[in-house]
Amino acid sequence: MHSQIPQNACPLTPPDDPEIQAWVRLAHGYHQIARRLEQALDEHSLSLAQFEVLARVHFDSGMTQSELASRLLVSKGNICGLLDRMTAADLVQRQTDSEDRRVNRLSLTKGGKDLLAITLPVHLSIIKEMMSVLSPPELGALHTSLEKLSPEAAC
Amino acid sequence: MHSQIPQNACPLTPPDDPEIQAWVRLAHGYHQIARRLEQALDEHSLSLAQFEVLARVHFDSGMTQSELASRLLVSKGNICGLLDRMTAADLVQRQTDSEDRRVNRLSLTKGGKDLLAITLPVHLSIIKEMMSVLSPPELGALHTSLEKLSPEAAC
DNA sequence: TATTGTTATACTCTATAACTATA
DNA sequence: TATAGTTATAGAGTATAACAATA
Repeated sequence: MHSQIPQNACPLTPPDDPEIQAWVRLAHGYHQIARRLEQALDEHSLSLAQFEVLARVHFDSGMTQSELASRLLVSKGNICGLLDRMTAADLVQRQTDSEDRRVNRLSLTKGGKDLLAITLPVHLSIIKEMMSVLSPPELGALHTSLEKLSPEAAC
Repeated sequence: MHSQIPQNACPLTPPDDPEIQAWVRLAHGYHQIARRLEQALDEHSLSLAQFEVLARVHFDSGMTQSELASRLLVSKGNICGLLDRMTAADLVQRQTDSEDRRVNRLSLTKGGKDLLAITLPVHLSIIKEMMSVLSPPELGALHTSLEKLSPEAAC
């Protein structure tokens, strides 16, 4: 036998499947961009999660807390806490639905809209900058692949 | 469905740039897979961050805390806390470097190796399952694009 | 009974800054 | 002085489960 590599020293080898490699890159790319976005938002005492609520509620005004939770892939208790902090900061409003009094309809306050107007352009420019290493066709292919990965995500 | 509110009442329109769309998908895809992985790891009282430490230290045994921090894109204080919890759980060891006594060399304990051996296969199969909606060429393209996005990420 | 949202609890993650030990 | 790691602090995010109000 001429096994040159001591196998039993390390039973687990780094996975080289393309799916796993893609996941590792996906996670790394996500964190890299997310950290950068968080840094920029920090100036306004806004977390990335809160920014996402801000943008989502703005672009989908009148949505319910449950809808928001499923859109952001978090629990309803989590959304409730997020909204507590954001209403305290006068960024978001809850309004009881007149037809179903269990439901809260969400919308931004003036302060929330103003803050979004300030932060969104910076946010977008950071994303564009970090994505600019990709050519338009690559960007298109990336989008198509990720679309398959989570079809229900809308912008 | 519900929101019959005219969008154009708002000055800010949803961004349709391909870079932004790609980011939205990227974030959603990441969270979707991450939640699923966390769920599976929860059974072993392991967080995703801790699992990543486990795998990274295993595949790169002897690495320092600084190296680990930069690899996982977190602060050194954060790594320190993570390792505190993981050494308390007897998963990881710190060993002072004999040549530079400021440095800690990291390695897995028997318990850490065993836990990785149990959790890694499940982890990988979840990733494969969720990535299986992509064809091999798509997977290749995704990997290539993400590689450009964060060139320094290794396996 | 089922659903929406709230509350209570208990973690982990994360960053920053000041600190210690070593180089 | 500079670097590796630690500690202290602080806050946010997250989930779960039990609960209230409404349907």
